[in-house]
Amino acid sequence: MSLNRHQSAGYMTNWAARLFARAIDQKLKPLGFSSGYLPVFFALADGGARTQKQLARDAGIEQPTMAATLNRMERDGLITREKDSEDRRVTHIRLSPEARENAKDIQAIVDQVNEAALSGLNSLEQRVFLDALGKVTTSLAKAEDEDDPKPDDQ
Amino acid sequence: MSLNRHQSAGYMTNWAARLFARAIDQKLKPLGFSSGYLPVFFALADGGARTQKQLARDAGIEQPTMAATLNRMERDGLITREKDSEDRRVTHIRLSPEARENAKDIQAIVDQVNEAALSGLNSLEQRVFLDALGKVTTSLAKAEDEDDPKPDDQ
DNA sequence: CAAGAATACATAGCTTGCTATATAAAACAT
DNA sequence: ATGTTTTATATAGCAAGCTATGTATTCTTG
Repeated sequence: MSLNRHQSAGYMTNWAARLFARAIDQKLKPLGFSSGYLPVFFALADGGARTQKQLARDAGIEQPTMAATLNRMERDGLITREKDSEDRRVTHIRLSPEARENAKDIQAIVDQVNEAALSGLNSLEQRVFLDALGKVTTSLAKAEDEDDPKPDDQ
Repeated sequence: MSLNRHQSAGYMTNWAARLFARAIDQKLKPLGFSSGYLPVFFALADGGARTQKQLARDAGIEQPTMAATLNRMERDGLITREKDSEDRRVTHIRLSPEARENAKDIQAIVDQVNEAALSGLNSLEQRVFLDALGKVTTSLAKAEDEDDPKPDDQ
């Protein structure tokens, strides 16, 4: 039973993800931002509005997780919520002007961390790595679906 | 400001890590195990004892996180804690016999998820992917160290 | 040897993820 | 038109990660 965990894709992916999050969170902290806000930030960066459900699906997280994230972002003054006048179940979420002011800085930090992370790879390896991540997520998402098919995946 | 997040290593790594964890947790649940227990499980699978500090360093997580994980594992009857008789600060942690009985099943589940995740890659891509994950963690860990040098990294 | 530093672990409080379930509104179907 | 189903969001409770800090014990050093 001697397993080399450095050969385990799941273990290494989890480890890398934690290091990414730690690096990003450290650098975003002075801006009042954190890694969990990024998917929302990028989804809304065009200035438009999205519903909670759209944001969750877009970020690949569950609805209650997105609800909690949006609560923190609202608390921190980064988003606004506006009830739809026609369908009162729906809420439209937008970035606040204050959040949008930080766009350039946030983008720079994200780029910087990604660049540092990939600095040990040549450009071919970088391409294969990103491509592989895409294929891995596709495979895992498909396996998840087969085990537990949700109809709402449109 | 139109960023394709599928090109962001950090975003994709985080996404893949969540899919890995979800898949593993689903399959480990019937055994009373979860993904957070795996690093401890593998570190102790040889039947020997480790201290909390050794386990945390080995798993690449912080000491309080490991303390919480060990509390849950103890609650679930998967480990035993034994105070060192010489140095009363130190606790020796071992897998319980019950935990060790599940070793083969757990290994099989981990292998199965890893295999499914990598099924879309040919063997060259798999090698490059695992190698890249190693280099990415090395780069990120080094950057972390440079920002905030801890003396205890022996 | 006593005082201070270092070490191992514990605790508090937060974030970001999950599942399961509740609630309210809208849509559908008889 | 009302009863059922679907949809959007909310809430509860847990896991696993983090930082900051507390506590007890051991080591070091003057």
